[in-house]
Amino acid sequence: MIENIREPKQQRAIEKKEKIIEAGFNLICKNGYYNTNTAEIAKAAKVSTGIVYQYFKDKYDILTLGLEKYGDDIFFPMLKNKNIKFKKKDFDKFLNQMIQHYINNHKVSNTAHEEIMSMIHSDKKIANYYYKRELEMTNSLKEILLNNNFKDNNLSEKVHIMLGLIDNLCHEVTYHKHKDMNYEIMENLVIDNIKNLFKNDLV
Amino acid sequence: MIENIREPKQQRAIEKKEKIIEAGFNLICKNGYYNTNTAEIAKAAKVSTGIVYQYFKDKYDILTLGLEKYGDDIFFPMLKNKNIKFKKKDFDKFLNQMIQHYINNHKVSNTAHEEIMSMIHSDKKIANYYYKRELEMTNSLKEILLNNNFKDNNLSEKVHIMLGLIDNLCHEVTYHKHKDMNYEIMENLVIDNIKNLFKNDLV
Amino acid sequence: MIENIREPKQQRAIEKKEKIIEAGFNLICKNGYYNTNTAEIAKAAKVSTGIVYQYFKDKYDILTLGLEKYGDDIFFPMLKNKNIKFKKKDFDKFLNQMIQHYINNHKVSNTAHEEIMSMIHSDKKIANYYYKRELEMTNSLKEILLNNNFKDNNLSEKVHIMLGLIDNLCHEVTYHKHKDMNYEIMENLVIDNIKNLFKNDLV
Amino acid sequence: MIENIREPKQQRAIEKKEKIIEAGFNLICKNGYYNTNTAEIAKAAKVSTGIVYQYFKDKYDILTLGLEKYGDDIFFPMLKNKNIKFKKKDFDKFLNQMIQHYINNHKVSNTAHEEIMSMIHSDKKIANYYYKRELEMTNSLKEILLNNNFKDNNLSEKVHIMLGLIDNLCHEVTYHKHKDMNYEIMENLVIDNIKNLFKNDLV
DNA sequence: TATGAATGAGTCTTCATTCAT
DNA sequence: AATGAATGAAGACTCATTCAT
Repeated sequence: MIENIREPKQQRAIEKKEKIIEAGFNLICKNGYYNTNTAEIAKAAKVSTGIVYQYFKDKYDILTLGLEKYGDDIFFPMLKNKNIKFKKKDFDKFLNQMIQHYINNHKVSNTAHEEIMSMIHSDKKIANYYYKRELEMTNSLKEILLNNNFKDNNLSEKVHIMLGLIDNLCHEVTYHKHKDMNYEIMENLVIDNIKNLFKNDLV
Repeated sequence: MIENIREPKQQRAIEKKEKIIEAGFNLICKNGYYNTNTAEIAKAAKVSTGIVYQYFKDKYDILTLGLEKYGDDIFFPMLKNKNIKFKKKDFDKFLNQMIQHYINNHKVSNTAHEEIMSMIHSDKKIANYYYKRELEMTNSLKEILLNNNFKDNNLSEKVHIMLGLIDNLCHEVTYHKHKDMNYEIMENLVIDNIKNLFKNDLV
Repeated sequence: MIENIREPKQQRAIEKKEKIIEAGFNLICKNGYYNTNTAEIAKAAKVSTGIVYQYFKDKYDILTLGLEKYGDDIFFPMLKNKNIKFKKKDFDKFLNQMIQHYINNHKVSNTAHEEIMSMIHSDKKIANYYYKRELEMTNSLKEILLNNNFKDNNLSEKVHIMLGLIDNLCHEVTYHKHKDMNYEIMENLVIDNIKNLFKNDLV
Repeated sequence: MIENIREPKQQRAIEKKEKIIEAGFNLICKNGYYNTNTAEIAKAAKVSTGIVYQYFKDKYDILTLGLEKYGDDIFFPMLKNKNIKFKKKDFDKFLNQMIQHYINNHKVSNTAHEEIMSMIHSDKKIANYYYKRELEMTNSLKEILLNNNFKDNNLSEKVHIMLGLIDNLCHEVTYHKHKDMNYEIMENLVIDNIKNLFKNDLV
């Protein structure tokens, strides 16, 4: 069996490939991997079904490439700017901004989040991608904190806990799972907790 | 049209139904819902394919009934004993025990966890089940704390955060996502954080 | 293979068999042969599914026995009284009564009619039954006419045509296929036609 | 969800679609709707099972489209020429020709006739098709008669009766249900009867 | 490159019939 | 004689992937 996935070199072909990824990833995020078929993807990408298999090994390939292409924007938008500076007394403010950023991001593409989170739990490769990026995110945040003169004292663990707290809060706010919770109070508690985590680390 | 889901009355039939649920739920948890077919389920349950549809509306039904039957044990084992008493100074110990319990539980059936977590993210009904139970769990824990003289001061929010912290820790410990983390330190940080949450609520 | 259809001798057993025939034939007439399953039949007859196969070779057997038992009442109620006498001048009246009788009969069990007519066209055995009875009916009517001093002059053919005319009229009246037809006029035309058929045969 | 019934555009595809209709309709007419499965249809059309569902919504769709395509030829061949002219004294001859035409037509595809007649009695949609065409046929015949200077005096009812007489005769001739009937006599009686129907309408 | 028609294995589900009790 | 649980073959339909053009 020869390897017949071509890496497109012409501009038009590249665009076509990206269109398929975009359309496919969107559909999968909206309706789920098993509820999206290649014909739909091709149609959405305004492309024939046959061509899909010239650019992609299989349906799964579309998903993973889509994740690579769009995943960062959706899940780890914070990865981008590592040069944030804040004053010690504004740690609160920094946290608040971070949380808002996170929440907004979730709100924008919450079906994508759901579907990908779903696959993380059942697909090793997707999980791998996610955990790798999560680690990058942790490192990125560590860097930011170090740049702002935090002590490197179990920083990995603390950052991980911190991100968990934020993610949990953010999830609650986005999906309103528990009707009787006060999000403002929750956010304050979370911020207070994070500050507690780092109480001895701000120089 | 005849009603064709039979509620089995004979002992043998009841056992068979349970066997199908067990086998089906196991397979689904192991391989995923879409990668498990009814023939496999029937075979695993040592039963003909036909009989499956006498006890269950469809394949999905097996999953939900399995969840109802095994879900509590897998996800919310703590729901059972609400009459825990501990002394103020032993809050640490209580937390530590709770965390160990959680972790062990995760370890025992981590594929089940993964698959169900997966479906929570893509299936409304499963999500519903989960969130309802999670709420029960929150309430149960609230009750325990109130019984141990904690103040009712934004208790829902605090318990939610607390459970999030534990869950996050536990997830990390079970799946070793990030190789270079020190779980003992993490646990201590988590416990410290939880204590911080309730710092003004222990009478 | 031994012949294991038992001819029930005990009263209770006979009743049970008849109940199955009744229930089965009713359901089949109402919903169609292929849309009626044995479980439904058994349930309607308040009998277990297993027992059905002690009295009947198969599902088809229920249908044919039902036809034998109820068919005459439904399709050929006129078979019963062959001793009708009428005066020459009352031939009209006789025809009118016959037509009314026919129409009422159709109206009472028109779904049965439909389903059986359907099977006549696709099932040789049912067709056979039907044509045999139709012949009996023709003969019976011939006899009546002969008893009333009609000449035996191509009587079979005439009676067949006559029955066709009545059946056609009756079908139209029962199912209202063509909205803009005046049934009274049709009936009069049919009667006139039948009288024309026999114009030279009334002695 | 993607629209998955394709209207084929390429010549080959169109031919294939027609081949499926033809093969499917033939099999259904020969063996009955419930005794024909999609695999057989595909095989008869020399096509894979999958392709069937690209051209047809479901098995039933094949039947109805087959009916649309072949139904007129089989059931209502007379619909085509409405410009028949005959002289008053040749009404006999016109009727005779019509009857022969009808009979030949029945003979050619009598299994199709049977199966479709069967479905008319059990399937609303098929019945609808049939009755609509029957009405067209009635109207067409009315037109012919009016064009030949027949009076419009309860013409609908008369034509309906006339067609019933012909159909009945034709059915008898085709299926030989009653062995001892003389078809020539029957035909003469039918023609005489029809003439009687219109006795006052020939200007 | 590109099309979209074609393939056929795979899936869920039904149901007439048989079997253990 | 009776029950109703059990069987398993068969059927309609789907869809990732390949092929002819």
